[in-house]
Amino acid sequence: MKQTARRLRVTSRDVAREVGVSQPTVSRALAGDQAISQETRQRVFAAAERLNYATKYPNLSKGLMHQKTRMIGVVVAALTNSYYTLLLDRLHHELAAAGYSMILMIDEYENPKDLSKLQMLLDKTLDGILFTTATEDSAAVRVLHAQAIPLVLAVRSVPIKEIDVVESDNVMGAKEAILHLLELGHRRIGFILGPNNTSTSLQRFEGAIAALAENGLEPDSKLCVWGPYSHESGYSGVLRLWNSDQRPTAIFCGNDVIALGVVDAARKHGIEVPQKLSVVGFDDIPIAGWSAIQLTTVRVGIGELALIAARRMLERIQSPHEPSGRRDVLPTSLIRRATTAPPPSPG
Amino acid sequence: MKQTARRLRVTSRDVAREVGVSQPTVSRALAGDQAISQETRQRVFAAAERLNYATKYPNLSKGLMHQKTRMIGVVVAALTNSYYTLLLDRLHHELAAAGYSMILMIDEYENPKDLSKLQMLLDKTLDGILFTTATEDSAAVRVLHAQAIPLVLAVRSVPIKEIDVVESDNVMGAKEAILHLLELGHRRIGFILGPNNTSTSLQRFEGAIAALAENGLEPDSKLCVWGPYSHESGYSGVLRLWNSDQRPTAIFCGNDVIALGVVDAARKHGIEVPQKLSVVGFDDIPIAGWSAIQLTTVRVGIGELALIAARRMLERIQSPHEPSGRRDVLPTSLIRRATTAPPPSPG
DNA sequence: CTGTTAGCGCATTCAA
DNA sequence: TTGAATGCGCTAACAG
Repeated sequence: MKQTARRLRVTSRDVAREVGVSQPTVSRALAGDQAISQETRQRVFAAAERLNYATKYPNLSKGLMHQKTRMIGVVVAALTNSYYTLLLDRLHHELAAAGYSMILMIDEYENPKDLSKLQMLLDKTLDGILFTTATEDSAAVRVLHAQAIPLVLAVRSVPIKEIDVVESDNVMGAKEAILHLLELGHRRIGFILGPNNTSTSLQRFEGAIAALAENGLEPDSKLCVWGPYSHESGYSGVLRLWNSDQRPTAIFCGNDVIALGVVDAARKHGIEVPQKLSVVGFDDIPIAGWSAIQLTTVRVGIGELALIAARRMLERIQSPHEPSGRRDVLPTSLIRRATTAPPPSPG
Repeated sequence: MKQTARRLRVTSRDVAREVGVSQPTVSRALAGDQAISQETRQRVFAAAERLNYATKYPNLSKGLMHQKTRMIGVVVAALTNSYYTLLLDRLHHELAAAGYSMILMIDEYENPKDLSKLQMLLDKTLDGILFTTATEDSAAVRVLHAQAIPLVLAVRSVPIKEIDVVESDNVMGAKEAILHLLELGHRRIGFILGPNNTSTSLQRFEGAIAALAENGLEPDSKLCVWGPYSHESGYSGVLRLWNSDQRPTAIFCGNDVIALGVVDAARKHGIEVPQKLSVVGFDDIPIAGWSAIQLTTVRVGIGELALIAARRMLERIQSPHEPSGRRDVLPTSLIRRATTAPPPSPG
């Protein structure tokens, strides 16, 4: 029983031996090469199936040949925001449909200088890298951009013009949300925003400022809280604003997760929403629409964003020498639900 | 300028040329081989850095050599349940710490016969595969088990004894939850469970039956709803049960997502929780603890589950010839919050 | 129609 | 301490 090889992997040579042909013949038959007799082809396929030989998808050696792995790295800050999990879900769907696998890389960049995790990607075993949560000063993005590797940013952008980016119209979305609050009669509007080194936060705040300016107003810096995009941030933020001497009548949140924290804190502390306090979120994640919440928010077409980001990535991979720097901006829409109302009358 | 190679990738040979040594010398120097002069080593490192040569992590050729890629496939049904996103987050953390990347595979197995997505994994370019949402009849698990590839099941198990599995004590957890309801005085308990081809659903129902039996009771089949683990399922399920002639006073849900759907529907339709209806979930996902929800539920140590699953996987990879079939069952604990109370008095 | 040869980038012999 | 040669599994170029 000497031939009981310890090799786990079934190779094309094994199939060749089984059929009694050369290894390249197996390769050709399985690849659908027309210059192979009907009979040989059938015998090869039969043997391949019998031996459980992996066809169809590229493996290491094929990758070595073509310098292609059909794997795309997707970088995300965390999986705790359902906006991103939804985005990942759709991205995976699109990439898988095109025959690409997705390598997940969760990296919060707590230390932006630490690129150790990124080393795995820098290795360039991947066909491309898609960032979904880049900070504006991301060293990782800069380093990857310097390499000749297909790179696409989704959701958040950075101030490098030569990088493809797919984002939503945060400025317009925020503007519309603030105009909605102003129309309802609110004048003292609080802001609980995301990190001030993310394009989403900055753009949304910019839109808010524009809306206020159109009405001869400007944001009260005492009513502006910058922090992480987290439930906790909204929870503590609203309590801080509520207990300040400039108690707001409405709060514009950097995203839905923050808004849910705000609503949660409000319920806990007897602040009636929307009677005493109006709340607006951003993203329109699924929970926002639940009956128990009914959050007024700005909808961002997550599915379409993922679709376009995936498409850009595939384009980059197929024509790596095309000039990059394309920017897609997707429209948003205000979803009016139950967390906004006119401010309480002073009396 | 003939030497302007079109090759994108920087190879060890490029570094060798730069330094003026042979390719194997570069390989050795970077691998930390002691039989390399201090000076050569330094020059190699310098050149590698200068040329942006990828060290440290294995790439295609290294994988080809060792038949190892340091990549682990993780299969999950969907990213819409935050229990799984949390699990993925922790799994990623553990695997990354050990130097492994995570390839995500989202597959709902709408058609269990369709293994096309799995082909990518069957390719065996991966060092191991970790299932988090296997159904009991999963063809994918059976096929992979037949291959000699490290395989670990987390959360859900299948009836194949030879496969490593890490799961929580669903039977005890459910039992405790039902006993809690019985102690409160409930007698007509409704069940909105997950799919009846998942071990989690079956085990949780089994525990519920056991608790009822200890009190001389048994579940009313008219009050048992089996369906997907979704918000929608809980939402529609509770309305069905509430409008039946056997209206329950409490509902045990297959997981928290279902329970949130139940609570949501109850709020929407004026069914006061817990005054008119008690609700118990399972998993203790973060939302369950939010002030606005305060769901009574069964806590499953997600972090620990992920940790152990990752550890098992690494063990399997390191000693592939050890007999498999280890089963870890993690303890659960009942978290009493605000959605359970004694049933309304008949009067 | 099919076999032979070579090479993708690396690590690992064996020689020197 | 280093270099030359070899092979991982596959596809592509070249023969036949």
